[in-house]
Amino acid sequence: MRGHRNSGQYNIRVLDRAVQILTLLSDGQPRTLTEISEEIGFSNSTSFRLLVTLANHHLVERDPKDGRYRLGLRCLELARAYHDSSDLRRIALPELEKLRDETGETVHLAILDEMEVVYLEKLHGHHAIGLMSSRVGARLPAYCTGLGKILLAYANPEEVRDYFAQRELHRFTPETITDVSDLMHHLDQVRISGYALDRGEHEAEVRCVAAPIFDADSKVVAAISVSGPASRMDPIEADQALIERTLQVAQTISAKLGYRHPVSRPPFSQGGKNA
Amino acid sequence: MRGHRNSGQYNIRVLDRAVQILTLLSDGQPRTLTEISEEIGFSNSTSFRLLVTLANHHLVERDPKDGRYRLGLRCLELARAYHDSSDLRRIALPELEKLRDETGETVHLAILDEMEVVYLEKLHGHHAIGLMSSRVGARLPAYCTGLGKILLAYANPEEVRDYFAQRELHRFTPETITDVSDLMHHLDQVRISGYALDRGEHEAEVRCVAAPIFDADSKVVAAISVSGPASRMDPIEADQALIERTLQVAQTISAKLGYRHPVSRPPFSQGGKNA
DNA sequence: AAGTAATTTTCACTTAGTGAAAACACCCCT
DNA sequence: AGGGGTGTTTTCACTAAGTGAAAATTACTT
Repeated sequence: MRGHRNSGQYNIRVLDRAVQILTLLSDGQPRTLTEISEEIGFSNSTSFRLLVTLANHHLVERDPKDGRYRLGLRCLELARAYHDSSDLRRIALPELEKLRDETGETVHLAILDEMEVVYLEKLHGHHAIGLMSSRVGARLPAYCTGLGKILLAYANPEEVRDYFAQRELHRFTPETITDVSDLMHHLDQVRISGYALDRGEHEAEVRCVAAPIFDADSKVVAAISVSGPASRMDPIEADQALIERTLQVAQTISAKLGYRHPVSRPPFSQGGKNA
Repeated sequence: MRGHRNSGQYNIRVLDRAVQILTLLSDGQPRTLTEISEEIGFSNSTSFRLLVTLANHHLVERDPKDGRYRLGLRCLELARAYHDSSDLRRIALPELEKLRDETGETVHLAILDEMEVVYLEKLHGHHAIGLMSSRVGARLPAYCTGLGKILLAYANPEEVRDYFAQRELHRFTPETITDVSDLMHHLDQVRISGYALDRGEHEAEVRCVAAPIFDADSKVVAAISVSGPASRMDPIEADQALIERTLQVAQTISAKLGYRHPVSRPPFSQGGKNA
């Protein structure tokens, strides 16, 4: 309400601008100084000084060949540090490895952020071959993935409805839920059953089971999933053993996080981000 | 030479300070605002505003429980973007997967930065069990690892010598090279043979073969390695097949990067960072 | 070698970041 | 409960530090 787009009166403008540059470069397109200046609308002296400073810290690096800027090595190191400081990940990992080895399929750990799924960890199944190697840090729509649906199911329903009422639910496959009311009803079902299935709502040939992780406050802070190709996992709802096992592992992790009440219906909760 | 510790006259101070905070938090210790202020020496109003801004961008996040700050989700997403924009990684990955599947051992891709090794990619071998899941983004000393030695071997010898002359070569195991002259001679050998071995110089029970990746300018931009436990890989110098295969894969990747001259002794080169 | 585009430097202006200190919120302890 | 202590948020006056325009330089192109 103060400046133009300041989401807070304490924002430091230069810092915002620096992050704008990082965000711009996050699409993987390397850019020249002038391109950056024009695309964001800073004077090129400003962009220059921002880029020099960012480059000093290796947050961006400059291709010595064509002079274009792209994200720098420090980004990787920050992610490493982020991971190392995460209790959730440290506690979940050994269990996820077991789950991966038992099933041979790909196992994910993810959280909800701004109504989207972000992968924290991916363990590539031994059965799975040739897929992308690591999607850690990637964002996915929540309304059409197993992980997303289980996380949405335990989020604040009003916020969920409001959020999805305001945007198109893109139809990725014939199975995709594209109506907000349908989604909300589906999430009710998911919450009651305690797990979510993906029958190819995002990618037609993918099936997946997802289960929630609770913390000591009985809030859902993350979700895990086992996913694989339809060729091995269809129909997914028939594989009661896999569903049970996924839920078990989720409960083990929850317990290790201090969750003490495997009661029937824990209260709504946030993913930890938007409290 | 100008201000106090400004490595450039174009540095923007606030930005430097913001990065200082991120660096501080990179040890994984969550900290309270006052702790951060005291440790870095900013007034707490300054730290406050920096942290608020960083938090707005999810570069740090605040534990709603104890109010401590730690690195935020955006760090992960930046790393994802960094990866996606890396030609090297995209080109190398399929070859590394082959190498991993053939050997069953753990395969790494790494670069040299500030005379240290930074992992860009780690593919966990199927034989390997229970080790850490992902050390991507981690730093390792270069002088006592296979990846490090091959990268140092093709770096500027003077810079290498100067760097290591100024610091202790810590003895991790009885095999660790702790003398700078020994190191330099060893690097000569490595350069001549075209690959590096680790016979437990960093971790006693680890063996490893590493080979260099050349780009279109015949500069060494990265290295790959295959590593495993001494129980399977000792003595490593006897496993000529593994060495050959590692070199082959490295050459394949180099070729795909545009390297055209498998001549005997390519010129010295940087890892891309310190040119 | 001239011409054009991109980057780097300078410079005067004043915005916008700064630290001190005050106001406020939150525990913990008796 | 109350109250002292710790930690966070807000205010405020000051001027250092970031800003854009434009010039100087360098790097590409033809």
